[in-house]
Order: sequence, then structure tokens, then C-alpha cells
Amino acid sequence: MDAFFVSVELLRRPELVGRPVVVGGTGRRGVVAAASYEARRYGVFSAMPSMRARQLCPSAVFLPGDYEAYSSTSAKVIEIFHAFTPRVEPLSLDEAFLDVTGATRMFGDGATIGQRIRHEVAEQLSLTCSVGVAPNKFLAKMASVEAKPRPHPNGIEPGSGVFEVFPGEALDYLHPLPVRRLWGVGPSTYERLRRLGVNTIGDLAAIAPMSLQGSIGRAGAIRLGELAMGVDERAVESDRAVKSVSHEETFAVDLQDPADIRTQLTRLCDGVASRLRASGLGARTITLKVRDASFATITRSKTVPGALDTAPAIAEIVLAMMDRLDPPGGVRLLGVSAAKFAEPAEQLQLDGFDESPSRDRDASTAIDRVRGRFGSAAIGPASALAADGLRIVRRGQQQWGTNEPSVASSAPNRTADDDRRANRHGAADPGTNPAAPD
DNA sequence: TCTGGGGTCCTTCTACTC
DNA sequence: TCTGGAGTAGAAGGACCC
Repeated sequence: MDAFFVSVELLRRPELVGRPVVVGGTGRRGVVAAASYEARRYGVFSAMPSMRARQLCPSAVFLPGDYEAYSSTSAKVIEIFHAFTPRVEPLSLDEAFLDVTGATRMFGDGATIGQRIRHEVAEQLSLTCSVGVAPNKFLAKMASVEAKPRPHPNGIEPGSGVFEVFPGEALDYLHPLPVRRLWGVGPSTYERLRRLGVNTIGDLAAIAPMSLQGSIGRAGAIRLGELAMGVDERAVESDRAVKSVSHEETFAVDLQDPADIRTQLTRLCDGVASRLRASGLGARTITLKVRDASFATITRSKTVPGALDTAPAIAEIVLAMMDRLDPPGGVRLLGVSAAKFAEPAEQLQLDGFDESPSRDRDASTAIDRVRGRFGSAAIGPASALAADGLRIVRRGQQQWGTNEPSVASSAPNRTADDDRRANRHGAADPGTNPAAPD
């Protein structure tokens, strides 16, 4: 999907079409989740700190993310995909792989199916998407980027919508591209490759995987070597199982008081346990994540014999691990993660033994019923009551960092100063070409 | 004024068992 | 009984993706 979160917002707020719009955390510690192509012309990109985005484009309208709205629109998009093939692997809210090899007799070749999907998405949801067609997932992903619109100094260049990489042309297409474009090459790997003199995907393909192992590890060397040759054997998996469930939160102000830290951890444990029960899962490994004031991150994990799915059981482990830590300068972020899934352990009750596990299970079942009927914030552990009331953790609730108490949209009109900033990114006339599809 | 959240996968080190 | 190697699992951290 093209600038997906922004596009969903523009459907609700059509008066913002054509203006720089940024979706994400609007607070001091928020980041950009998505930027309209108009905002990208000012150098605003996703994952950028919101503060930085405001500096680059003060006239942008900043909107807090609405995970539930995007999630529900995403489900409708996936439904459209399913009309063409059952083999759909969602990659995120706004991307998916489709294996259409079994659908070509009915709908036409890959590019034709891509065009039909674009038409259906536009018709039914008033959204635009870009499609990459290729013999494997990696090349299709690369191709989809080629199909997207591009922000340019003089406006926004419309994308082709569908871009196809044919099997015989894969290497000609890939090898001139910068190695940073490869899936799995982030800032760290890029720096290591650059030191080896590898700048393009072609450079990487020419190097023996053995000589890369020392820098990027065995698995990485093999994987990148294959990708550089256009090889990707991974199948489209329509039923990938989740392997972990986690909640983490960066606080607007670093926590100093141990009681506050315990309160927040209890709240996060409740959120994780609630999601585990909703999925019928129990977890054997519980991980605590703590980021201190200096941005250093520590994790501590504990694996237990029986799978857990209640907040008290998970909190007991998490709080014990927290007791052994003393993060300097306070706590910026806390996180709780559950993994190694198994059937939740049945809590046997024996005469004369501790009754709390069975009580926890009964209480959790009751909590789930109340939440199912009255909403997730209707009930929660008293020990998680923070100063700001009972704030239940839901998935994606604070997906992009902290938000301002009052949401902010800054100046409603573009300023001359903004235009000068856009020009610094090469824009000659920021007002032209507003009609580019987004 | 820095640097989110929810995931997956990989590497390295250590402890334990055989 | 002690020692060392191999295999395995857990713990911790890092890198990457969207």
C-alpha cells in the first residue's frame, strides 16, 4: 500500500489531501510511522523522530496513529487479495505476498492480476497500492518498490503501479543496485560490507560467501549471497504461526520510583497474559526488557517447565528479574515478552498446597469475560493502577511512541519558511503537481 | 531535542548432561 | 573418580524488518 496509514487518515479527513501529513507518535519521544509524499519532499521519512520531522516540515499536520483503523482497513485489503488466491502471506499491515501461480488461468498473468488487484483496491477502498511481480518473494518485494510513486524536487512522480522482474532479467536488474537495498542489509551490515569494498549487489555477488563469513556470520553470508544472485527459495506461507507476544512502552518521562516501575510492569504483564489467553496460548519463556536513561538496553529471560497465561504468574517472574536490576538514571522503556508457546499448563489443585494458581486462572477467566462484554479498560489488576488510572495495554496502543496530550497539528498553511526548507531538498516549486496519486 | 513497537532470526557464551 | 569432548538448551544481545 502506498503511504498506507496516511492514506487511511486522508479518507477520514479529505481536506488534508495534497498537504504534508505525518502519522506517528506526536510526543517528544514519538517517531514517524508514515509520511505523505508531500511531507517526504521535505526529507521526512518513517522511523524518524517526530521532533526531527517537525523541524524539517513545521507546516505538516501531525496525526497520532490509529492502529485499529489501519488494522481493520488492512483486513479488507487482505480480503480483496483472497478473491484472487488463497495463498496470501501478510507481511505487515500494509504489505503481503501473494502466490498467484494457481490463479493465472482464471485471471491472467502476474502483471494482469496485479493491475486487477490495484483496480479492486481503488474501487472498493479508495486506496492505492503498488505491485511487484517476480518469480520469488525477494524479487517481488524489490519490484514493488520500483512501482511506487517517488517524491521529487519538482513534485511527485507517479509510480508505474505494477513492476515486473522477469526470471531471465533478474541479475541485470539487481546487480547495479546499491547493496543497501538488499533485504537484511541494515546500517550495521552495510558498514561492514562497505569496508570490504562491497557497494552494489553485483559486488556482493562477485564475492565468495566464505570471505563474508568473518564479517557478517555464516547464516548472513549464505543468505545475502543467494539474494545477490536473485535466489530466494522461501514459499509464500499463508498460515505462519506467531512465535512471541510482547508489549513494551517508552515513557514520556523516565521512571525513577521502584513502585512506579512495578506498577507499569504489572500492567504490561496483564496485557501480554490477556493476549495469550485470547489466542489460547501459554508461554514457557518470559523476557523482561529495560532501557535506561542512557538508552542502554538490558534483557533478562527465564524459561519455566510449564506454559503460563495468567498475569500474576508472568508478573511474579518479571518482577523478580526486575528486583535484580538497578538501571542507572531511571527507566526509559519497559517491555515484557512471552515466547516458547505450549498448551497452558493445567493447574492441579492438591489439598494443603498453595491455591493461588487455580485462583489466578479463575480470576483471569472472569477478567476475560468482563472485558469481552464491557471493553478492555473495564477491569484490570488493582496493582496496575497507575496515577493516571487503569490504562490497559492493547496491541498497537502506543505503537509509535509517546503522544502529546493534545494532538497537534501545526500551522494549517504552508509557510514561506517551509518552502525554503523544501528547496534545500531540491524542490524548485513546492506547490506544483499536487495531483500525483498517493 | 535525539533515537517507537512488535516481531523474527542469528550469534555468542555458558551451563548442563552424557 | 576425574577429565574432556560433543551435543543441547537457555540466556543475552544484536541486527533487521515494517
